[in-house]
Amino acid sequence: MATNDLKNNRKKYHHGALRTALVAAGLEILEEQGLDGLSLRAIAARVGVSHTAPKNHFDGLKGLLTAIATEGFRRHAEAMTAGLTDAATPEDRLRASVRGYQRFAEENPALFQLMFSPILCDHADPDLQAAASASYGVLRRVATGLDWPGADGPDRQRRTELMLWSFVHGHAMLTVTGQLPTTPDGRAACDIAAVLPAFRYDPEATSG
Amino acid sequence: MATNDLKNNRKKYHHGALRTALVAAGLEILEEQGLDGLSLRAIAARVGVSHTAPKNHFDGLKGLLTAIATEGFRRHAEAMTAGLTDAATPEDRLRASVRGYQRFAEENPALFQLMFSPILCDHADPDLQAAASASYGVLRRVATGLDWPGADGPDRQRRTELMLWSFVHGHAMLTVTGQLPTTPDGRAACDIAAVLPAFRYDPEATSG
DNA sequence: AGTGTAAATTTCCACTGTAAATATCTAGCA
DNA sequence: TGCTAGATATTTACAGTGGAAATTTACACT
Repeated sequence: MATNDLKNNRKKYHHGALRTALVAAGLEILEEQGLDGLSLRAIAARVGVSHTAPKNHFDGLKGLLTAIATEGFRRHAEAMTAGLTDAATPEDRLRASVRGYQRFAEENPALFQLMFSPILCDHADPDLQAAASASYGVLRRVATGLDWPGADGPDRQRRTELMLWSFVHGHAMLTVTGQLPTTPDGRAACDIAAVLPAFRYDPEATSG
Repeated sequence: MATNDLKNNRKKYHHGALRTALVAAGLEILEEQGLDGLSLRAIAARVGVSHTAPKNHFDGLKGLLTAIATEGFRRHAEAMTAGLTDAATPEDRLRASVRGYQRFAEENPALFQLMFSPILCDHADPDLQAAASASYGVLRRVATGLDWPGADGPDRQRRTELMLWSFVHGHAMLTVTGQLPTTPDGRAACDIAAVLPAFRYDPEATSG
């Protein structure tokens, strides 16, 4: 059961890669038991290590949760990028990434909630910020040239991005927290991509 | 400091209205210290009661938090209804209620997060459901006759409501969790109501 | 007056995260 | 080879949490 056995079945005193092991264990628990089971002691126990060992690698529980959330943002960006290469038109690319956003939330509800909970993880952490920015960057690139009625003004592009994000995020959040109608397997009953035509691409503003 | 003194400065053994007092105390703590300070013992201590007293009125901590969230939904509905009477046109009414949604979240960030956290409170609770439905009902009524490009189909009206909700909720949630740019006093820098024209009223479908 | 019941208390327990002191291993250097 | 320094993990202790059980208090009703 211990992840930490040598070939001769002896346990090392020093783990060697405890940091990544703890993050991995946290992600597992998150998937199996949700946010409730995610305690410092439980994560450490799964790796086969004392509950104070994480302190050498993270700043307390919040630090560990922040690292888990950071990995979450990386996978989040991946999910959004996934179907992007196949999509030809800007509209298709928009749909693909938005569907990726939604799918990630549906498949990792607990992780998704952790990622966006300022109580559980520290959004001022540089690593987390970098990962989160990268994730948001996917949405930004896809939204380049998008038009949104009423978003006119000095920083139209930026406001349109924010509104698209609000929209997608709200739908994902409400789905994940069980407030929107879902199919038996936890997927949103109402497909968000179907109503994306409200966002229209302005031909003369498209740049890439 | 004890809420429980008689006129002759003696403390009653039986509080008399402990249930409402606990909810009120919880709301106070939520405002002063945020979600972190919201423990069963802290709430009970503020009322001047032992930490096991709440058990006679609520089903554990989650039950108490659920009651607090329920009161939150009532105030949420109030905030949305507030500017509604002054608004003449459907567009004005939509803007007023959406601004109420946003304002409530900005002014009660911790409470807002509690209300939509399935880990902290029980969304299957009948009282909570009633209050939440009433709150959503305000949005529904205001959204009657709204049109949203791409939302065509059998239950167009209902899907439009859901999308409007997703949009407003996402914006509020991202603002409250500090991921959207805000003014120094915690208000969203980007006004959501400004881009509401994307939702258009269909003249022939308006009924109320 | 007396009794039953609701509402509060005390006490205890398992569990949580954190801190401090200790033990163990590893790398680098004589 | 032997020694030391530093990083890493452990043990132990502690204050805090929510929940359970037994007990005390007060009130309502006969």
